[in-house]
Amino acid sequence: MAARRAKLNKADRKTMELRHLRYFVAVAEELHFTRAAERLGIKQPPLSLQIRQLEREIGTSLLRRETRGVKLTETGALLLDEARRILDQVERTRADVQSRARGETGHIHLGFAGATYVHRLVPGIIRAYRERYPGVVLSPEQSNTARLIAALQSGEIDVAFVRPPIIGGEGITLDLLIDEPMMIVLPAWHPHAGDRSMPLAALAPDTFILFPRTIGPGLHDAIIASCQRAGFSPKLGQEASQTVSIIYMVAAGFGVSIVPQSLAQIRAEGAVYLGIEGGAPRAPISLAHRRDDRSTIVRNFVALARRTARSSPQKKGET
Amino acid sequence: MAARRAKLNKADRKTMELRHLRYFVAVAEELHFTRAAERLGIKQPPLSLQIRQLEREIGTSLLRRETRGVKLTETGALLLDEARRILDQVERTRADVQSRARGETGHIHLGFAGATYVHRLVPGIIRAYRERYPGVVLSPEQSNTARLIAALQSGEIDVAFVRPPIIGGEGITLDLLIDEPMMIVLPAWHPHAGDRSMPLAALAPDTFILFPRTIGPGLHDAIIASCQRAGFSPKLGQEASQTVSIIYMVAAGFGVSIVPQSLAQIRAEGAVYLGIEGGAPRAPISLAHRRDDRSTIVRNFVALARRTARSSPQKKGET
DNA sequence: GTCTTCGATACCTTTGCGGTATCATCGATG
DNA sequence: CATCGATGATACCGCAAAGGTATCGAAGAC
Repeated sequence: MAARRAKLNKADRKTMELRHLRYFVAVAEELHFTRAAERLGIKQPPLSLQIRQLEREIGTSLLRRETRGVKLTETGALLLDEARRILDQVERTRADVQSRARGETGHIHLGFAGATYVHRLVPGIIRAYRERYPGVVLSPEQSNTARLIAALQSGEIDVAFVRPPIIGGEGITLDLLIDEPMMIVLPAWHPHAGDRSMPLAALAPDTFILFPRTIGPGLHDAIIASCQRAGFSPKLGQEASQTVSIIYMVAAGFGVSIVPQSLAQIRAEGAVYLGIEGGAPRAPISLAHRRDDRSTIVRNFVALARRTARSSPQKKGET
Repeated sequence: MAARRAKLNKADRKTMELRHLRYFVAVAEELHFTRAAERLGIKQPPLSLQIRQLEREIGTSLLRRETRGVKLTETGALLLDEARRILDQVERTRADVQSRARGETGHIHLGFAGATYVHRLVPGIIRAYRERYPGVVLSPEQSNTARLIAALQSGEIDVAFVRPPIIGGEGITLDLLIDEPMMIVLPAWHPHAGDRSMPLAALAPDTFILFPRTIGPGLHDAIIASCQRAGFSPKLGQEASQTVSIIYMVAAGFGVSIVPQSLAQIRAEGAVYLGIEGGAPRAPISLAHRRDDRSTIVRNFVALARRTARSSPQKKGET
């Protein structure tokens, strides 16, 4: 009820509002109430009233009314300065918040599993995003799928390019971006090195170089399963911690391997790539993000990644 | 008329006001509409309304309403920061302007004519003012009465301790602060040097050291007039540009002089001070300021100077 | 399930912003 | 010197919108 107000009615001066500052700046700039009122789209009497309210609220006169227009008092000049600063800051804040809301400003932490960043679509997505949202700072981080999913869940990162399937991905949404076939990598001295492709079964005698299953179960399992479908269990030799280093280990003669097709762009001397006849294992790349992440930045990133993946001509491997 | 508003009624969202920011900060801090409303002294529904207005105005949601209170969105957190900053700045501005209006902050340029600063009341006034208004920066300037009056009129300085009378003082108000008698200064070898006082007439044979009339017409004329009243025209010798240096020139034997009593505190070896029998010339000090100067700082300074002068026990010279 | 909490909705009251008409003041002008 | 014109102040009105009351509805808690 109005009792509270009524009780304080003497001391109860309205608090300062931006309106008062906007009006004051107009008057201080025009040095003329009527012109200032026009500029503000109001009439002179309410403007005079608002200015007097402001003066009462601050407790000092800000303008000296003279017959020909008005002049700023010393304190008025001080307030003019400060009022401009405040109004500027308000405008800047509005713009900042809006830009943030549109996802055009801010940070996003990206994760890349294994050598996902080697597939041309991945840097393509990054490039497209940077162009579209130049105000967003991207912080990349390289790791493996399992760790990235955990980092996603803990909020350390916001989106990640991972190799599905994932385990323990509660609250994580995956978007399949890429599903490339794998290829065989052979050392140059291998009997099949001159072929364009070969059946997996022909690798039964060879030693396989893979990364430990723990850091890349998706590809690992796909490879083992394919070999078994081809009728043999691969002989596992040296392990590699980085997908890319597998290529160089093959080139160095440690054995053979099977890698995502996109790795074939790494032309290491002494290593050759062959297509797989009769059903190559697939190497999918998915984009992962927290399902409940409302951040416009993240949503924009995911949307743009999907769009880019969909419109990008998938390099045809075999089925 | 209302046509303008009606025409734009769709795009016509109310501009942001400080109220919206104050309300938003309260909600963001409480994370609870009802509690925030209580804190603000309003009820919950109008608060919800104002917040929704703010969200519409900015074009993004700032709070996520959940069953148990609310949570800040990312943009909400950004706005909270900025809103606090803005509200702080508004408060600081209000305080600054008020302090300035009370004359507790700012600058004042002071002028001192000749050796007025030697009279103990003058530094006394400065000290009292500094104590009372520690936020005001004082810029002192030493010159002569005529130049100070001109500087006052041109706005270079705001108040000045001068030796009246002044000429061409349009728009200048003078407040008589001090009216001290003058004293004779003799070199120690002078026949009268041992006396406590002497009549002016006894100096008729001596050579007088004065400053040029142009830079201190007030004192100069008072001295000449007194001599003439005593029945002789002083023999003028060496001129001194600074009042204080007169003392040392007397001590060095260049002649005798007549100086304001306050100068007697300068105890130069070889110079002695004597009272003047039978009507000493007076050496007044006035405070000058622009009559139309509305600055509270200046008014405060003048008022404090007057008060200090009035309450200070005037050292009794002779009439 | 039922209860409680808390924001949203609906609707009413009151404040105060902005509009119109007019006055008062003061410098300019003939 | 009287008049005029420019400009801010005053008086008063209407309506938009801030704020209040009552109630609803959704979602945990028990």
